[in-house]
Amino acid sequence: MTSEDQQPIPDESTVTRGVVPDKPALEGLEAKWGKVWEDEQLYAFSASQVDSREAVFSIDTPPPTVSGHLHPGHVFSYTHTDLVARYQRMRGKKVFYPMGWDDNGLPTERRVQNFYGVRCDPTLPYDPDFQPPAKPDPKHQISISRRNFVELCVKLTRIDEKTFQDLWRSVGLSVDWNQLYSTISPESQRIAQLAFLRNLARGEAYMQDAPTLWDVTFQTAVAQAELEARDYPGSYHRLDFHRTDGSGDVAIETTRPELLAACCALIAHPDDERYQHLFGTTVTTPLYGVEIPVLAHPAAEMDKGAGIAMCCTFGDLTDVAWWRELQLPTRTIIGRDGRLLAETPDWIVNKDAYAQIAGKTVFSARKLVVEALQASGEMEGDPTPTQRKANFYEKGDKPLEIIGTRQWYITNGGRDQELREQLLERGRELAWVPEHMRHRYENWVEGLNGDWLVSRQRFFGVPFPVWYPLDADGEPDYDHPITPAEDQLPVDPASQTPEGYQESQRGVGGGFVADPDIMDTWATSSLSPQIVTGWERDADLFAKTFPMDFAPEAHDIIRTWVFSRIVRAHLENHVLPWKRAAISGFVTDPDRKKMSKSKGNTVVPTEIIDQFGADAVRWRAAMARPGMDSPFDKAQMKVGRRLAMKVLNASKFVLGFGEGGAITDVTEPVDLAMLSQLHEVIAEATKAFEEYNYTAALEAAEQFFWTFCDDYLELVKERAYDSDGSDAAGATSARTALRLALDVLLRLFAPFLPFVTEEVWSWWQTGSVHTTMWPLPEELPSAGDTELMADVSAALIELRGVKSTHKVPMRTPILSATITAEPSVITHLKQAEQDLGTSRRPPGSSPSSRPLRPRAQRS
RNA sequence: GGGCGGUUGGCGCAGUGGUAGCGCGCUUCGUUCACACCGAAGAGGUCGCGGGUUCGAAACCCGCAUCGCCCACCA
Repeated sequence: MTSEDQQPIPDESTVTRGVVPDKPALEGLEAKWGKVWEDEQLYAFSASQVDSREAVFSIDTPPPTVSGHLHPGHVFSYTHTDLVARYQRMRGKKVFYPMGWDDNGLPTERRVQNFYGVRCDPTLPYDPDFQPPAKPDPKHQISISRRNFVELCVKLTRIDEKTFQDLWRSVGLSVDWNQLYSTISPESQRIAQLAFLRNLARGEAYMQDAPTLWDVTFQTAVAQAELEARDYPGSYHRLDFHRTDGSGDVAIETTRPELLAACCALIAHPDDERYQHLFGTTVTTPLYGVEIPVLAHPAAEMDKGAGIAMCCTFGDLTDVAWWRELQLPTRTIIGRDGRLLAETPDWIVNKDAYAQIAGKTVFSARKLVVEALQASGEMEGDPTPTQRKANFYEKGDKPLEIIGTRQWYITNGGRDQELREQLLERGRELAWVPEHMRHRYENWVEGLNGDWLVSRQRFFGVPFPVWYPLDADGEPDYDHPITPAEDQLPVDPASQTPEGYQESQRGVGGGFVADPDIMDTWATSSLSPQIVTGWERDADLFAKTFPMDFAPEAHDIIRTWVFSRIVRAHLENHVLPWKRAAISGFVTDPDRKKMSKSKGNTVVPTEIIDQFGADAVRWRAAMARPGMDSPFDKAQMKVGRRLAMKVLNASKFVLGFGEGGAITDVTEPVDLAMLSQLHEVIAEATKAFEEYNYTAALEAAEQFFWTFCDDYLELVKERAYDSDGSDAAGATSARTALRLALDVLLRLFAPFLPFVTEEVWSWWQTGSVHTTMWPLPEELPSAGDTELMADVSAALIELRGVKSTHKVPMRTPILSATITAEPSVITHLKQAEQDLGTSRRPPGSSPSSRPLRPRAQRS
């Protein structure tokens, strides 16, 4: 399970500098340079070494859920962030780049349950000697105490976190590992509780007993942001309600006949002529004989079902709205475990009818109710199958129920138009990469239907720092919660006693009781900007890093992470948490289907890194533009690997010609032309990076690099060798130009290929390429004629074409060649005539006399 | 149903008014002297469809089709 000791880390002494190896290789570069960077603390951030906020580039990295599996999409997305981090670092910014693990919450609990074959039963006592079974039996989970359960959560997340960190290191993320945080750490808990208490004091956090979306498997409330609408097969059932005055029946259609016992009204649209005569009258429900009113409400749709609906507490969110607005009675029949209440509710008239379904699951109750209706003749015809959408908890596999429960909420604009407007304005204020992703944010904010439900009825997470006083009867007074002082945080109200009470008063009339719930994971991870920047902990760090510069994420969490962090920062700090959000696309399988474990089409990131090297994988990631989905294709990794290899080999070749001179020694027109081209490439790549278009920056550098290798290097190598010593000035010009170009190219590639560029840098430079300055166009001459290089390249391709058509080796010398071209081209070629002439000529040449047209360079 | 994005050679993509590009794949050839985890050359496209604007449209405008994603949709 763990990946400890997977890769042998070379001894420090194996890292030699200033030596060009005979046979450069990519293998081992990740481990070698990863260790050097760690030992030298290359990416460490220190606020004390920073003068001002402007000198810093701070990044709010999404904390991955460590209970999950990392797939290539994560690798791509986190690499995109690293590209920006490395670029900003080379631009001279002090990069604040922490990493975090989201290790609290339901996903972790679920993983622990499955991994160890256990389940939490808070009523059990702690067993200090408990050992999880060696072979977990998923069918028979062992019940353990809450403390034992939390201990296992901590144990397993430690293991998972090591695996994650190893992967991020091997992919070369330049994070400052000293800043590592986790959402379950005491400090994160303190921040989460502190922010909650501040919300509470300002009235932004409140408790409410209200219908909530409820997952019956995990037995917890869930928030709107965690919903997922899925196709769910259902059937329409046409049921007859009986008019109380005995004048006949009213038929309604429902897909949830098992909720009939929870029915509290029939509702039709006020303008619906068919039902005008019924409004204000009553009917009795089939089977149960409960008398209910027929009411009018505009949310009823005339063309849906029978046009008149039964309102139950609660079948869906429309029921909730009707219940609230028409002030209907609460007739809950589904319990927290998803079963119908065992005891017959008091509003039921025909108790025997209910007894048949008492304690049953929703699924079997439905079957029984339908059978009973058919037997009583109160159902018309057979059920009609239909495909409908039902809301699921995104990590659950049963449809959500709606159950009245007491929960904590944080305002998010879902019930307050003014706050909603402010949050929409924050979205407009934020810079989005790519721009069009802001629409998703707006869609989401505009579609909110309630405040943010943050409490979860689970065990592993941040507890609410709240107790409630008990009255003489032992009933909690929820309106007067007891809170700890801020300097006491973090607190665990289940084991700590509130000020002014004795532990012996816990649960006793006149005493106190702890809030039993924990916060949703997002309620903590929404505070990641505050957690990492030292809010209410380190004023200096906070001043120099907050609000942050950059927040990368995937487009599926705009509604959760992006939004929730904007909410928290807006409420707490009255600013955006960061200036810019960058959204990465997904990595799909080759058929453009989302990768998923169940489809068996996932790729394990460590495998592709082992196979192709981290630089190759990063190259592939960089080729996916921000926000664009990208199909996974191993063949593409080979291209990145080839580039990394080429960097090694071409660098070795260039350095093999020996030292050049000063920049003023570059005198040959071809050399000046090449450098001027590179001058333009720097400008282009820099402009692209400034726009966060790392793909365009890479393409510019890469296109130049291949032409540089194929054409320029081939062209000048004879002159650079100067094997007969006849042209010292020309050789110096070439060697100087070659080294200048290599110096710039390594820096242009450094954000993308951190390992191979660092390796080559170490052959002939001091320090790390990653802490040198990003190249500036002014470093290179711009006076050269950039068209000259293009024309010479075209001539070279033409000459190679002759050899290729004559099927002779490329090394075959050309004895003579006549080139026909436009005068301007000829002028250019004459300036490179000597270099072209040293290209070898084919025997008995029949040289090309085709008109030469400059052609597009290869990229 | 609302929103957003895509549609360019077999595949993946670039190209925001002026003679269709790149990579992979494919074909052919080459390779002891930087690179076989290689090099060179080549074949391959009426730019989804229909209108419009323009001297000129892959690009701009309108409509349609289609794929994908986000949101809404539980009677």
